[in-house]
Amino acid sequence: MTALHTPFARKLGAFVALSDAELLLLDQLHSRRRSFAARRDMIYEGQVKRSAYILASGWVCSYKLLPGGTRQIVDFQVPGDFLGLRSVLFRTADHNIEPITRVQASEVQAQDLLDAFNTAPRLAAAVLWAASRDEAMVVEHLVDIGRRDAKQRMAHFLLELGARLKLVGLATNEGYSCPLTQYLLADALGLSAVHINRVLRELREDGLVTFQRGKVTFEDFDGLVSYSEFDRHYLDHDGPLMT
Amino acid sequence: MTALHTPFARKLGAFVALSDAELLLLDQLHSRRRSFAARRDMIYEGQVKRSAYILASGWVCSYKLLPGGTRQIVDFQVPGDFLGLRSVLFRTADHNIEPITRVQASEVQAQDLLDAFNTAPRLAAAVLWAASRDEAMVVEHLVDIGRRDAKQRMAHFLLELGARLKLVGLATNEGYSCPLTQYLLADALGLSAVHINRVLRELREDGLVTFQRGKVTFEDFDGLVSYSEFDRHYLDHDGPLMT
DNA sequence: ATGAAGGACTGACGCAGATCAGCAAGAACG
DNA sequence: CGTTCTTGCTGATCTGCGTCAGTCCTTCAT
Repeated sequence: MTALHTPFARKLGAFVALSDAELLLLDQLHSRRRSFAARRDMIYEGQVKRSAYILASGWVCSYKLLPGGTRQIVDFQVPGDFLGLRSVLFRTADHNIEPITRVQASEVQAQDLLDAFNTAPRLAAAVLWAASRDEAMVVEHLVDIGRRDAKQRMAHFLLELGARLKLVGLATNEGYSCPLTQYLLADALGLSAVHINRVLRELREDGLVTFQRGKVTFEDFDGLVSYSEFDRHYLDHDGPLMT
Repeated sequence: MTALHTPFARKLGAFVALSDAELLLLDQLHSRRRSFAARRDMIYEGQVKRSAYILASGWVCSYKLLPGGTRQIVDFQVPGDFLGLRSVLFRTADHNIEPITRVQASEVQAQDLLDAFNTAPRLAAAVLWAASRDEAMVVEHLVDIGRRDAKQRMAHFLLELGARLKLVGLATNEGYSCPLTQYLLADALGLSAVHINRVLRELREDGLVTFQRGKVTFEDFDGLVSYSEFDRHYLDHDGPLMT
């Protein structure tokens, strides 16, 4: 029995039951450790260098800028997440990636990844699974912004984040700690920071969730799930598909 | 010199320069031809059968339904597009796919695809490229809905569709024919059908585009591009990366 | 200790877009 | 041949959320 060292291994383990040899390979991917300061882009639109990262600690966001100066955050990444998979496989980084906190990440070069896939094909399946989950999340954000009002959207978002963090052991049904500011939430949810504030207050007054001083606390988890119509299906991988 | 028989081959050809042998393989993927009536789901959420399709003719849309009965259309697919790639690789169809017109499509089974990839690895790269472009489009839709107002959003959408259709020879800078109703546009752009109508009228009155009786006509292409801040970069594959 | 800067928070006001409630014209169907 | 459905189109009214213009509190730097 091998311990699951990294959040990444822990996450993939939810999809494939990993052997000791596979876990060892995963560890080896973590050799090129890098550290990044908050607010300094790790990857920017149009970048040539094709590198990807596995997040070990800290939070980052990927976003696109518009000519008007506004931006849309596409997603946040939390420990265990893979960044820039597309930009390794393909030529162009079409969005920016910025650390929100100080970040520890392992740089992964295309060749390392391909080598690992060759020795352990099941890892390839697991990584593709992770990529596919990421895409499903983007789709769900589209639905969020297109068809849910601000309050439901906020509720849905906080639950999704909770589910993702729980997978890597950083959340429980009680809550989690969360470094996102109201401005970041605004850019992600397609709202203004002012409105984010009001919506958070309403959710708090309804006794559903509290998000204060960097802590998200679920006051009434089930109530929140039903209020936001959260259906974890699009995230869920109810147990390993491959054992 | 081989003619590019299908829209699919034509599209992939924009990314890799295909050899005769590869073209032949592509043709073989088109053996299981199927036909679908409009408005009858081809793939539905939770479906077990894992099949994908290559669209030969007609239009389809992929969407998610919400408990309230509203829906969000995630994207439209046009001839040459691949449907349900994710649902072949993974276990679960997490969205519905519905034909908008009568549709001709080739069913592709996971095994066919893998076999083709084995004999012609460059095809794998091309298909992954197509998948990656689809994801980039979803991201751009997110930006659209999150940060552009209705009029810009509509303009941007019509231009994107034009660019995609041009790639398979179904559009020019003059315009294209388009079977989408105002209700479909509403579900895709996160607006009400009433507002779609008004926005289309405004764009017409501004002398930018006309969308009437199934025809999109660009009255002032460049004006529209600059008005919508359309930057084709996220779609663009400025010539084959692999020759 | 004293600014300076970032983040949370609030009230007043305005507007983009939703909703409601229709009409008209063509297509589809008995 | 009328009937029903679908799609396009319109005006009137309502509302969710943005914008503006702040205050207060907490770091952090000097």
